[in-house]
Amino acid sequence: MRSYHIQPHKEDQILVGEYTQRIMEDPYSGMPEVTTTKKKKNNKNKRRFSDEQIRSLESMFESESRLEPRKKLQVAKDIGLQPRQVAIWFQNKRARWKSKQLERDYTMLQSNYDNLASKYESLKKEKQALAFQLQKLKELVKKPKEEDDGQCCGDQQVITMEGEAIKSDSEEQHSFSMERSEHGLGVLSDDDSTIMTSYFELEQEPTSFITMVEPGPGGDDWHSFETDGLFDQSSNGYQWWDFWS
DNA sequence: ACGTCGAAATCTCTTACCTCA
DNA sequence: ACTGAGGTAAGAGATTTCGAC
Repeated sequence: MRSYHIQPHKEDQILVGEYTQRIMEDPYSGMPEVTTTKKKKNNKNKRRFSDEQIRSLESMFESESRLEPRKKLQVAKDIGLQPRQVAIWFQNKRARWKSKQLERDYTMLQSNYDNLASKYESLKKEKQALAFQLQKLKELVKKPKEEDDGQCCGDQQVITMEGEAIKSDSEEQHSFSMERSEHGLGVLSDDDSTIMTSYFELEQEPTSFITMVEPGPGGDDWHSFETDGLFDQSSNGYQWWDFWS
């Protein structure tokens, strides 16, 4: 925010352009409230509020994003503005805050997405490496079998160096599909894009994130949402890739 | 209990003004 | 001096909320 300011003349704050005044009774205090409506569109006397006024308004907004009528009157009186000006300031402030919040949330979602996409890519590479490894092992298993063909007693298993039994071809396919890599990743089908889509579910439910609201200034829930913790599943020990298992 | 109406509050979009680079 | 961009106070209309009947 640029720091510039013109200290308004007192008259400017009282007579901002040409106003018609409507006097109404405040429902809480019973005090008359002056509501001003502009007659003219060309307002030559528009002035920014003073730093002190802005400070007061900002600190009020910190504690509550909406002012009840009685408080609005008090604040207006305290800082020397019309109640309507205070109301409008809060209105504009809520709009600005919401817009900034949307920007923040977008940035956060973007970075979460990038992060997941990069993990996805590395897992994809790992999967390819494992598939390659599997192929090699199959070949190794196949060769001795061919050599032993007819010599052995129709053995269905081959013993590895670690003493583990590798099952015959007929069972092999199924067996490997149930194995997990060191990261707990099950061997996937070739259609990774389907998995990616179903995990993010962005196409199906684009608005589902938006419903995750969190209170804003003053504890209200009128505004947007926060995405903190959206992907933070460490608290329950759940790993995001467990989705695939 | 339910629907309707009106007033007030709020939201959203827009305009006009001001300042700065 | 002029200009365009960006911030902001305020206008205007739409929508929501709430109390009275």
